[in-house]
Amino acid sequence: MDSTILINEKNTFRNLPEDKRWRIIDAAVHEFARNGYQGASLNNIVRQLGIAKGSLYQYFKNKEAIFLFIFERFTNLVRLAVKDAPSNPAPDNFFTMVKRVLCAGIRFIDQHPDYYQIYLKVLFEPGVPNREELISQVRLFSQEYFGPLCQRAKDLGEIRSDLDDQTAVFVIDAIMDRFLQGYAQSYLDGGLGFSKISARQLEAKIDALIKVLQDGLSPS
Amino acid sequence: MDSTILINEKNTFRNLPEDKRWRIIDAAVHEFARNGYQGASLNNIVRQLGIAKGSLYQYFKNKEAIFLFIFERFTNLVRLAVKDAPSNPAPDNFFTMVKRVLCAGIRFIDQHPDYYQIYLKVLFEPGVPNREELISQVRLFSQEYFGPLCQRAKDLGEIRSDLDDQTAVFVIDAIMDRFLQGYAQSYLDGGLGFSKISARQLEAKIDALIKVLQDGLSPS
Amino acid sequence: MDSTILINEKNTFRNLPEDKRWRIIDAAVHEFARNGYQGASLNNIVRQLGIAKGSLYQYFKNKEAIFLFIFERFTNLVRLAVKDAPSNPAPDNFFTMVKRVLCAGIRFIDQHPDYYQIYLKVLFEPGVPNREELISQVRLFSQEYFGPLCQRAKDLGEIRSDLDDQTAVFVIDAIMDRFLQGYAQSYLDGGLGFSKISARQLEAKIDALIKVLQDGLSPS
Amino acid sequence: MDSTILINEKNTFRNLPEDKRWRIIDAAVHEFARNGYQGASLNNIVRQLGIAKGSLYQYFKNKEAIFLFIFERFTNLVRLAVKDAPSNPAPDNFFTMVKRVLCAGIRFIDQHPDYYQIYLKVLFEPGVPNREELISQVRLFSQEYFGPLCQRAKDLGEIRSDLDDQTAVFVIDAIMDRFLQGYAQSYLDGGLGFSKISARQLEAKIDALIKVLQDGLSPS
DNA sequence: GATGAATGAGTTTTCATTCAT
DNA sequence: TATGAATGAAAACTCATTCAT
Repeated sequence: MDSTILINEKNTFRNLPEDKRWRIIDAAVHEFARNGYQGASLNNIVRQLGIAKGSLYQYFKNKEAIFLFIFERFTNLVRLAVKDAPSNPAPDNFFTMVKRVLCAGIRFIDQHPDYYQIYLKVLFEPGVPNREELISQVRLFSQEYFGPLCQRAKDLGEIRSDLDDQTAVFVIDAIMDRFLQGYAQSYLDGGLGFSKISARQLEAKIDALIKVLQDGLSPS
Repeated sequence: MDSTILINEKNTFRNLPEDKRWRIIDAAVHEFARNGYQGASLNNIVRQLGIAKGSLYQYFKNKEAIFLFIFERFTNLVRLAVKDAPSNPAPDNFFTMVKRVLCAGIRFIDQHPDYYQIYLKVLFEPGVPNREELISQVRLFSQEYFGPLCQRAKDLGEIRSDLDDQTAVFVIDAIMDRFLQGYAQSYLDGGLGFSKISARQLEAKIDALIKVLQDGLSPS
Repeated sequence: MDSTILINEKNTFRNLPEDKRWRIIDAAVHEFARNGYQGASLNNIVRQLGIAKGSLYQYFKNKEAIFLFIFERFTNLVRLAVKDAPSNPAPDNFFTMVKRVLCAGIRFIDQHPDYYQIYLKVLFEPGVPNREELISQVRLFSQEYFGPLCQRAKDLGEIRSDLDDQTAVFVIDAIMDRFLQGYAQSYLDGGLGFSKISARQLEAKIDALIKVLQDGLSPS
Repeated sequence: MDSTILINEKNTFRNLPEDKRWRIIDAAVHEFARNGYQGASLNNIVRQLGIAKGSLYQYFKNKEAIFLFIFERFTNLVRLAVKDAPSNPAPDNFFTMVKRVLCAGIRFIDQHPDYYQIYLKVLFEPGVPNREELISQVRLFSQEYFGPLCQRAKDLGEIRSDLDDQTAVFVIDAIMDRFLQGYAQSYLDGGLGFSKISARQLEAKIDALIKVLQDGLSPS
């Protein structure tokens, strides 16, 4: 797990006073969030931090290492958010659990909007260092995570038995991703207009989505 | 159309020999597809074409004009694809029509993979010239296009009457978009692995999705 | 006199229909006036004219030739303006004649503002082809023109006999040039603010200047 | 002063070793003097200096910043020259003071010919960054500087009381400017040919001019 | 460990000029 | 004669990276 870190991060960075380390992380996250990988400028970062450009190169090998370090933090944050949230208290039902995960996603965006922006950028920006691997880290995680849950739900008769797991996971993942993207970028939401929505209205939207997920579009 | 504005005051590009024009378009499409708007390098384009840097600037005012020209071609292609496909012969049922649109999307990607890549890039790359306008031009699948169809389907009793249109459109759009993205970029699909799939298997996947869309995940 | 012309202008230009020739001249004058020599863009000229860039190169050898052709027109216009104006009717007095020349300058600027702008640009723009020669053509002309007049005025006792001609001409030329520059570019006038001045006020200014020229600044 | 703003957010240029700083300043002054603002090429500057293009951009934000930095040096030099020269020892008479200012101008040009060239370029080159502001900073000779002096001279009866100040200042300014321009650019002087003139002859010229300024051209 | 000056290839864009048609 | 596509050098500016202090 931590072996990757050693590649991206030098010991000098580890040894930094904690607040400085955080300032650097925040600045980098902000820059990558706004401009993507290629567009991000180390010049901007050091300018904002007021440190020397050379310093950055003593903490990290290069731009790529900084980015990978940041992205790994993102995946860890995601893991935490997803794992923690819905399991406690234990979910009584598959769909309420899906709802909890979705709400966890909302909370994640609220708490780490810049990290989520980075993720969105990575999704479609080529030239990102290990792009395919990074993406599949997140996506596979959802596969890994939802796969067993679906299996279990099938066993419990909570979802149809004639569905292959891939399809179920795919649909859940697609709807959640898109919903969160819409939440994050209001102009991407095709009219749902989350931005000015109340918490209550938001939950209503979520419930409607879950219901469709459960029962489909056609009348029963 | 209005494309004259996009090119140059003179018809320099239009007057080019047709094969050269195509070579240029292809090179530009390819470059934008690989690198997005900001990342695309006119240097790369001319290098690949083996023409002088100045030549490009006789055909187009600037990078933006090239991009908008390409994107307009894309929207035209989309318009064609969408118009042709699902309406002929008239769809007997809402869900078969959704399926047809999805298949039209597949065909589009097969025929114009680079253009689809450009679209994906635009979706998440800020700094694209008229980004929001461009996106809304293409989001035919969403509100404007599916909205009326959902309304009609509701009237005909093909989809549930207690659903608000927004939610219905949202779900359809999310699943279709994600499916097409996965089809276009195999590493994005989280394991579905379309790339090596047969046409028959592909259709099975689609049918499974449509079924979920229809009846949901839970057992009826 | 016309030998220079043959260098700058090709026969093709001579053979052009007169109105087209004028349109080209006007466009060139305008462009050089606004942007100086180096700053002027042949692209702009042909764009405004709606002719092909190659055409310009059939009328003139190159940018330099166009400019020299234009500038020669300017010197001719100056010669005409200065020679014609004050001699007819014969000036009764040296200083009234100076005044007439100054007024002729005002008229020249009113009639040919663009040509005067070109002159101003040339004065201080290096990189103008024959700059030094061109300037001295105009300046020497004033020397040639005012020199004999000063001589004659001295003989007639209209100006002091202890002055060398150079100094007299210098002072007259300096004041006239500066006055005209101020007239042409209000922000250069150091506060005189010609721009919103009436003809009557303008003449008052001129008379005041002439008076200083005559009697100096100190009380008699 | 405010020059920090002009350079760069960091003190990169200020921290340079002094001799290098001077080499850069000299090269920039030279380039701007020869070619004006727009015509100056940063490429030329770095080529002459033998440094990398990027280096210049670490010292200064952009071309404009370099130019403004240089011009600020110029205004400081002018301020020094003007303040020192004529007030010490106190001028006994208005016209001897004018002479002293003129001589100070001569000395300035002798010591800083390139800076004076830049000033001349600015006077007539549109497109210079803050042109009008820059000019007005330096036009000390005119209204602000000579205005009060003329007023005082009038009170003391040294110049005619029927003259409005504007005219007096205008004449002095015009003659001095032109004289200095002629001194700086021999080809501009219409034959006065300062270049090969002895100091003694130069002073004679000046005295002649001052005399005209005092008593005018006509015989008393 | 921290600095920040130096680098040079990279970017988009403009322009005068040529030349085949 | 007229055209306008082709050219390539030049412009201003940015950036990730290196390295001596």
